[in-house]
Amino acid sequence: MAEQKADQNGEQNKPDGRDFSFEKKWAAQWEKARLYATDTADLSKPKYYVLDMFPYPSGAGLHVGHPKGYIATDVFSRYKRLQGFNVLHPMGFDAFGLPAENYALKNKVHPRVSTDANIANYINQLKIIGFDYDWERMVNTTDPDYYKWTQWIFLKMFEKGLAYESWEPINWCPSCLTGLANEDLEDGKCERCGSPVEKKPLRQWVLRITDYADRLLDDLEKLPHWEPSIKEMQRNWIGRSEGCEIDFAIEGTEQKIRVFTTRVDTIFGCTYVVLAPEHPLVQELKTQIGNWDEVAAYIEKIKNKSDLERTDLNKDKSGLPLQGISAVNPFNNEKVAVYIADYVLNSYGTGAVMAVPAHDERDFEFANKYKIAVRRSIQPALATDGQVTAGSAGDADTLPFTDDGLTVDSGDFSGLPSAEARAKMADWLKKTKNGSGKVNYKLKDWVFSRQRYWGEPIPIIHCEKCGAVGVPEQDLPVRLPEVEQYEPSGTGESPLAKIEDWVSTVCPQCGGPGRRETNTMPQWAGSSWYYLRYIDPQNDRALVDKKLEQHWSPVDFYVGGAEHATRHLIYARFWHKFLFDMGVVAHDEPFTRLQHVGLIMGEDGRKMSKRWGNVINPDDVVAKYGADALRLYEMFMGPFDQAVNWSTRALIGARRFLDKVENLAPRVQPAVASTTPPAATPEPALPKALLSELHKTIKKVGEDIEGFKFNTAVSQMMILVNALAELPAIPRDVYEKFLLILAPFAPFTAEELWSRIGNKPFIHRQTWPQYDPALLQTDSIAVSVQVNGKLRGVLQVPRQATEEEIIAAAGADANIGKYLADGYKKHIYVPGKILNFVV
RNA sequence: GCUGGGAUGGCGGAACUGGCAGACGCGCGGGACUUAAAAUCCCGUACUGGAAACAGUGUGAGGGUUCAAUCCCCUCUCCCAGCACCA
Repeated sequence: MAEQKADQNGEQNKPDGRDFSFEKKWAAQWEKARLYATDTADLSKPKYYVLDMFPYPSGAGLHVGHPKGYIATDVFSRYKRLQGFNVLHPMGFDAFGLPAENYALKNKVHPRVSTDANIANYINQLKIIGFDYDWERMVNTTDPDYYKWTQWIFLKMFEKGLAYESWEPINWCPSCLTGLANEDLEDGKCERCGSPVEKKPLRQWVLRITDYADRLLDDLEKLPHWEPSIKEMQRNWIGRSEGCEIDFAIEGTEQKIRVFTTRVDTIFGCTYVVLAPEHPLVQELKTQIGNWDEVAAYIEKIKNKSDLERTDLNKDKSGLPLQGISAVNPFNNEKVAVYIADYVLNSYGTGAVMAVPAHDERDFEFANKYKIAVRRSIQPALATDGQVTAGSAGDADTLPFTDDGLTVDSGDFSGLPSAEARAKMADWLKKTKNGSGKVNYKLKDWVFSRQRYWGEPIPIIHCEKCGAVGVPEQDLPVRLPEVEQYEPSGTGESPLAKIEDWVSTVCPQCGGPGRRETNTMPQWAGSSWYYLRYIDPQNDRALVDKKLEQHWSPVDFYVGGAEHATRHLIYARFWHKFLFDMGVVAHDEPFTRLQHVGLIMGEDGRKMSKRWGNVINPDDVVAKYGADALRLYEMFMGPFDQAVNWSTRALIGARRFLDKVENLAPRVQPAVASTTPPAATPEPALPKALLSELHKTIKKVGEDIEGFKFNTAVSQMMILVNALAELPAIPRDVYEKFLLILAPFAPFTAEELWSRIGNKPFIHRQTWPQYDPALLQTDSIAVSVQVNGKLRGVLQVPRQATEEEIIAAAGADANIGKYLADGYKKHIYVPGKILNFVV
């Protein structure tokens, strides 16, 4: 007795101590059957390429937040496969980069060793969640067979003049001891370690991404299935602005100050000109500047400030007049003072601006501080009725007035609307050779070298005679040498520089002595083209087979974190367009549809992090509740793109749902023996409402998967299961169709139950059910009856009921009738939905 | 400051194209089963009043359009994300 009870308890005690060994069983069988191996050479079926942003394998392993996007693409790809598509859903690892190297430095483990261990751990963690990845196609960016082609792309860019050496000061992280791209900064700090970034002059390799700025911007129009927010972020990052460059002659010299402005229409209000402190003209004018000592001291002060400190001065602009220097406004030949000021950036435009305090906030602030004249040249445009048509009335009397308006006191250009003035003035500039129209971008060329060890070597050999020479293609890959010491030197040289026998080589052009480039590529290099490698991962003769690429590209659906909107996603588009121009790929955009995944936060509402001790490990969740419960919960917890807090409590709902599904299985009607003709043993008549619910579920879940609205898909499945649970016997056909719908979400449970009710594996090779539109409707409909917009009753009427019949029924209803006793003025009837009386 | 997105029960959230606000889940209350607990099942659960029928109120705040507003328009508050002296 006692033993029996213990057994019962053991079995009934859910979810603790549950047996999920069927998950491992099916995973093994799937793998044995190569269920998810994609034959990319099979071009006969329609293809669907679903891609996750591949992870960086960190030592900490996955937490429950990481797989959320992978679960979604997994549901999606399984759904597409059931629909008959040839699906490519691969996974790989972006494994070069600073964390592995820093970890190596700290723990004296070679990055190769720790990276391989981390990758192995990630694969384990991912496999137990039951993803349908084709692991045979895994890519690893640190594999020489892979980075050979990363280097190859760089070489092609070098050949085309898109990769060049530069000695400009760049962002330098004093802690990571490496140069960084603009994209690697967060609030003026190193995105990796949080140290304030300095400007440091350094030899570096740079990619001419600005050559592609217009295409990167314009082609966003070709991407209707990208989220608008991400496109907007890219637009802002590229930051195209149209304006004019204008030359201000420096009085008494041959020199000119070239300024950039988007508001040439305000130029008659220009009362001074500002140069960035670093502007080369300042040094050139040294002898003519009356207060040079003061100026030199100011420049020195600015130079010693980090970017962060400089932008901290946001509210407090500083500057100095250059005494003895004045500039001439070409439009009115007026002499204006010249200043240097830290609110003008040397890195944007021409590093010089014309200041119009009446119509620019910053100039206004500066002019007030230094008592410079403010002169109005734009007034708000007024319509005939005196209403302000441009700018707001509040702005009309107060300066600065920064909206468009009408030009005033602007010589021959007076009285024009701003837009027209800009066009005419640009023409005038061109005609008189005082300037021209000009487009500027915030986007900067991509600083592409890192003075660190763990990255792809840049395939360049420096020769005293020939300069920088590309490594010949047949010599690729340039392998990253094994070293004992990979500490960054901090001198601006990579640790590779210390390996003399690696560095010292022969110039491929002249055969003389050559020295290898010792900088490595940034983290983002390998991820800029990896999606192409999955199509054709073993190819060692080409980056990708042309025919395969043409068939499989572009990626149909790409899912990942929004943090990549302005880095990876711009870099990858840039490289792809370059490869397109080279004829390597057949389409000029890599990703057709893009969806960003909302973060999973800790239960305390903070980001999951060791620091807060709020990390939930998926392995633990899977062990206790099963992989399918984890999958289902993550899809159910909220809208996919929204950040949601993890809740183990709420996860129990998903587990209970799966238990309910499982508990239905014994009540499923047995299969009809195949020898018996189906007509001879008709299925018991299904309640029509149930059939309708089934077809509604097929429709809704399918549409919701397409639209990435998994939370409502799961909720609809729950509604169907709740309805089924009330039946003493479960119609086999309904249960089977339901399992098919469930299969993308809970692949293990669906497979297990599919087999438990006597079907042959694999459910994942079946076909997604069709819904019958005729069955979506029920015989009777509910019409809500309102009186003056307030709900007074709900009528159940036959579907065919006419408007008159429904009005009559409403009048007959006791509660509704009360309100209609004195008659009514009119009514509005929305067929099948609502009837509203106005009394 | 600029750009984009939000604000709905105790909680996560749902609601087609302006048409029954709160689906589904969590939690909570009550009941069944049990010696008991857990698990499971059933009933209830926006708020206020009422035994109930029902009535009133209610989607961040205030106004507007409409027979009808979570949804459209205007003003405002707060939250999240990205960018930020970009001329």
